[in-house]
Amino acid sequence: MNATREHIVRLADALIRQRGFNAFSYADIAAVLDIRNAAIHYHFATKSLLGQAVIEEELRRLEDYRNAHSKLGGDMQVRHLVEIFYHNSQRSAVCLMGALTPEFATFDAGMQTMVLRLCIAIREWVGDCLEEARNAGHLRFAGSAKDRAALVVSTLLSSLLLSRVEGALTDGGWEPQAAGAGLFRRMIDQLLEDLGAGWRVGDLPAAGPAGKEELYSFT
Amino acid sequence: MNATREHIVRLADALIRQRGFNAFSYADIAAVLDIRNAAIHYHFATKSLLGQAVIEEELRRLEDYRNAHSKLGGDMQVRHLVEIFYHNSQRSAVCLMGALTPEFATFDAGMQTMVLRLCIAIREWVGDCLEEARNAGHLRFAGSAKDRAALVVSTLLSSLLLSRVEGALTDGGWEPQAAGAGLFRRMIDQLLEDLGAGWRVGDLPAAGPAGKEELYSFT
DNA sequence: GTCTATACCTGGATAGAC
DNA sequence: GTCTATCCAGGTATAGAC
Repeated sequence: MNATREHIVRLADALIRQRGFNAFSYADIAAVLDIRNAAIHYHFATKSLLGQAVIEEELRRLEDYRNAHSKLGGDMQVRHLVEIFYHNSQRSAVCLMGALTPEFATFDAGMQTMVLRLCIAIREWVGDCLEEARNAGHLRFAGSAKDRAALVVSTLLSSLLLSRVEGALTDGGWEPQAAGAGLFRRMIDQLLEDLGAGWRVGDLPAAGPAGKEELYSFT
Repeated sequence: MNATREHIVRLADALIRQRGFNAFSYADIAAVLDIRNAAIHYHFATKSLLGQAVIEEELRRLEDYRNAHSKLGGDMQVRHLVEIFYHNSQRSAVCLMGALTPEFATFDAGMQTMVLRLCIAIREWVGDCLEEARNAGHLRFAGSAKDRAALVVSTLLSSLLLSRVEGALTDGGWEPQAAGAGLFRRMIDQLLEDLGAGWRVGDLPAAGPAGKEELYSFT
């Protein structure tokens, strides 16, 4: 069955976000699933193919979300987007773009293509949301929605990178904690204010009661 | 002499920005300098110590810049900052924060401390610049300068990450080109407009006539 | 300060049995 | 589909001569 395959992809996804693509190994996954690395190679002949599967899965989740919420206002979809990032910030996880783009030059052509597709797909989605939300009077901003989307994605992406580092700072040592939520909130609240959104990070539900991530955990 | 040491640090810096910390090896540096990897270990016992030296050097450049330009207006210093990032975008290089923070969880304590110091130092500097520039009436923005600095740094950081990926897109294949300068410019021009700056990326000198990078190539 | 040589490990990948 | 066993490349690091 392909339950194993899905487990592998899920674990690879988490490992990429935590440590980067080049820094995790088949052994990490094998240890958790209690299988040998040869079993992983059966499902994914090369590490690059595994990475591409992780991104494909992310693209699929995004597409599913868009199909399921096409009637939802752009502002509400943006709210969901911020929720996802907020949740990630609480887990000290970064988004796939933030994890993969720095290593872009080390990837083979197949992997690079997928990273590019992911970046474009997310920006297109956010651009569509912003466009709709502005037309509906729910958000307000200058310039093209497409370009503004780059700015929104950019801020979300690096707020995760930066808050993870600074959030790890505690008295004397660091721990992978949600302390950096402070930085995340301060950054994203400015972003939301600039967009004229009527809500803030503090209005979002605290780390949802599990199960919810599955619905739209892409990014 | 420590000319070799400096060469090593310079090369390590470039390799980190191009491929990430975990993805470069002593062999890469040894090949360019035409020495053996044992020679590198003489200067830097461990890879972590080499990484820390790269960051120390960056911090030193930043400090030197601040000392040398303390009388310069905050808006002009911000302009220099953007210039540096613009230059990096043209070389398909990312900043050290963008390269190192995604791999943060894989670093030892010494390296993590230096990454943290770097992030804080840059944000403090930009925060001071914004504060001064707003008081002087050269820039305009809402909220605290400290928080706004996080947003500015954030946008610069991810504009490099994203423009490198999308800039690599050409007809059919990708090449490490400056094509992504389009995305960089569109993103940063919005940022500058939001800050009320009276200039745009297009006003900056094209890739300076060498030598200039040395003066303030930190980031 | 740089060399040769090498130890030691990890990581991706493959062959072939079950 | 998963196993055992193994290959091979590459990476960090060390020892000791020069």
